[in-house]
Amino acid sequence: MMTVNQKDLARMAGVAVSTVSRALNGRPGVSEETRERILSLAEEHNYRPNKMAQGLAKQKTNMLALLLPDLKSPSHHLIIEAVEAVIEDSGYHIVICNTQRDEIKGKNYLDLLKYNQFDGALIVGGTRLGRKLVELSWEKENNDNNMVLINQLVEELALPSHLVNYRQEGRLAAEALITSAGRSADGSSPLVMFSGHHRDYVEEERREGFAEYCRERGMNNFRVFEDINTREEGYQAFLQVIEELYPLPAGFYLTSNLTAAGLMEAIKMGGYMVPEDFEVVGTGDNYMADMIKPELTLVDEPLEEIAAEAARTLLGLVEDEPPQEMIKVYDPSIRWGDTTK
Amino acid sequence: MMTVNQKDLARMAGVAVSTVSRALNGRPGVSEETRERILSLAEEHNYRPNKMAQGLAKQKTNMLALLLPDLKSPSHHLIIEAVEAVIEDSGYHIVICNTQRDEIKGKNYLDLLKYNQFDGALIVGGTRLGRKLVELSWEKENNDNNMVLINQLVEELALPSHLVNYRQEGRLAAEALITSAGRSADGSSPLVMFSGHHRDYVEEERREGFAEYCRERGMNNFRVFEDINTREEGYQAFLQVIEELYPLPAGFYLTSNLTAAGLMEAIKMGGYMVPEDFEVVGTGDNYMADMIKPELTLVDEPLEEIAAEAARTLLGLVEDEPPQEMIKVYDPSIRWGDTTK
DNA sequence: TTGTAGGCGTTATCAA
DNA sequence: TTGATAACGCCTACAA
Repeated sequence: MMTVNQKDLARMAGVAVSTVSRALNGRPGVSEETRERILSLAEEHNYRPNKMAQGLAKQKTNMLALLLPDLKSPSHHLIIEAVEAVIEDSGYHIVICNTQRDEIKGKNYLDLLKYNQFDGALIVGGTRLGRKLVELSWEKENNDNNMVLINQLVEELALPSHLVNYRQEGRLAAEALITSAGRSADGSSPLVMFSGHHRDYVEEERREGFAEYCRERGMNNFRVFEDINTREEGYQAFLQVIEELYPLPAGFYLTSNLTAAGLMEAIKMGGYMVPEDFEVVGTGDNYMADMIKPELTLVDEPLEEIAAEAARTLLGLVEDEPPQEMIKVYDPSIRWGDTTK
Repeated sequence: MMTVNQKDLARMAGVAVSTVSRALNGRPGVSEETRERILSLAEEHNYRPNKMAQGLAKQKTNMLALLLPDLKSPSHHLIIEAVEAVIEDSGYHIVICNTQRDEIKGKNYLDLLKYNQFDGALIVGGTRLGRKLVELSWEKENNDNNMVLINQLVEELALPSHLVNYRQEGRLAAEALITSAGRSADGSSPLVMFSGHHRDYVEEERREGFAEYCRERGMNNFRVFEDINTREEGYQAFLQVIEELYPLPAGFYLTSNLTAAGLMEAIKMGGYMVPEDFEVVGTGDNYMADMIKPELTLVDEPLEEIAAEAARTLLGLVEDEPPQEMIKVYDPSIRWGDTTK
């Protein structure tokens, strides 16, 4: 029982392929009677349209890709869920491509887009394929490069982007740490920031915002650590801090909840108290919020909303609707928890 | 500058399409001179083969799918990495499909396989699409259903499967808890198992193995909790246990490292000691091992090896090499940590 | 070495 | 309402 195609159905029903196609696709121009005959034949013989042929004829695969730099970050899980929810019954499929922050891998996945294997792609920040993107959009001359960026900004080209005002995030964190304890005056105890991948645009912005605000407030005694990405690294970094820094810092700003978990554990292990000994400001969604006690004060970003909006933009693009706005910037806000005074 | 195809190249080079195709694919029958002319034209005009057309002609997409029940479990990350490493330079692409343990979603992704959108699929346990699988393999009559199962067994059909002897896992855990403290004799303090999704084949086997061994050793005083999946649920389940169970249990067997983390935290919070007050046996890879202190005693499973082997089997299948063995069962082992006496 | 022609499975156009 | 027929872009005999 080989796989049956429209030609087979046509032969069986004694009609032409074009009629079969019309019947199958619910298009007008077929009598109710023939349509039913064809449909039941299709059902009976378990007909499945060949997506490649459809794609070739319609120039469409109905597949979308979600490119992620890694799959371990809780915030990426949030993005995945939000995107999948939007795509769910849009008639498109969404698959996940894990670039592992590797430029080659990212390029390979983008090639699939170029080769018409995907109709469009959502590219999440940290994916690191700047040059490839440029090349791609150049080739197609801003025409049908159906890509939407999340948490990423590539200056050279005009792709719809959805992102948070990251600089403002850094500023908010600094503000929270500096003002909450009225510490701005003396500045004897430093502030510490644990930042992530140092080449990420997002992280760069956060660092700059943090430093910027500190300096504006005359608080020049701060220290920034980069490439602290895992729980374990957060744990270790704290040990390093209490060893190297004197006086001990008054507060920590972390850009990842994973490392925040490590930090909190290290603090507890060391016998210190939060927020009495150290204040802590975390970042992002509350995905891990209830994993960490006491509850973190967070620089909150509307990740789900961003991801959902980006997905909708992409759906629009592949249906040839131009995006409303090219760059949409979302505002972060502070959500006070129990780790600041 | 529209997208250029072989016909265009042929016109530009003043040759036939077939010559272009041969040149591009490095096949014999083209003079070195024409080949170079064609290749440089292709380069110059940025020619990209249309994958759908190729697929249609060759009946191949070179895309493989990895179906996962969720993306949050650390063990799934391990699987993803191992699979991607094997596929990496095989000439195939691998994309991840997140079924969220939803039968409809799983079915939709498998449809892509059926519709020739993918050449093959790796299906990880917990994905829950039993009926769909049966239907699929029935349709194709065990012919070219290029699917390989990981941590899953579907009795009705003969698909290559790679899995651990889960029943043995449960037995090992019970053995570790019962013998390590010589507790088998009295059995006054019960043993507790925190199990995951209750419909998972894997979890069912673990539960049965655990119960089986306990009974064999005359240890009938044990209690099994199901659907404990997250860190938080592990935390809460412990609270429930110390409230409901008297006498307090002597040991815990957990099938997820995530919940183990929650349990350990709850134990600490409650002021208890491990292994003095409770012994704990966890499960699986050591991915989170260094997140949990003291180091867990684990029922160890060779997940990377399984995933890699399964991926290789799939690569074989799509190249029409029949699998060596249909069902490959891997043995678990105990790795002693500091949470047992 | 090269070109011609047919096919892969669908969709779409135009006559009938 | 239907049926030929020509795309879609590529591959592959077979013929020249």
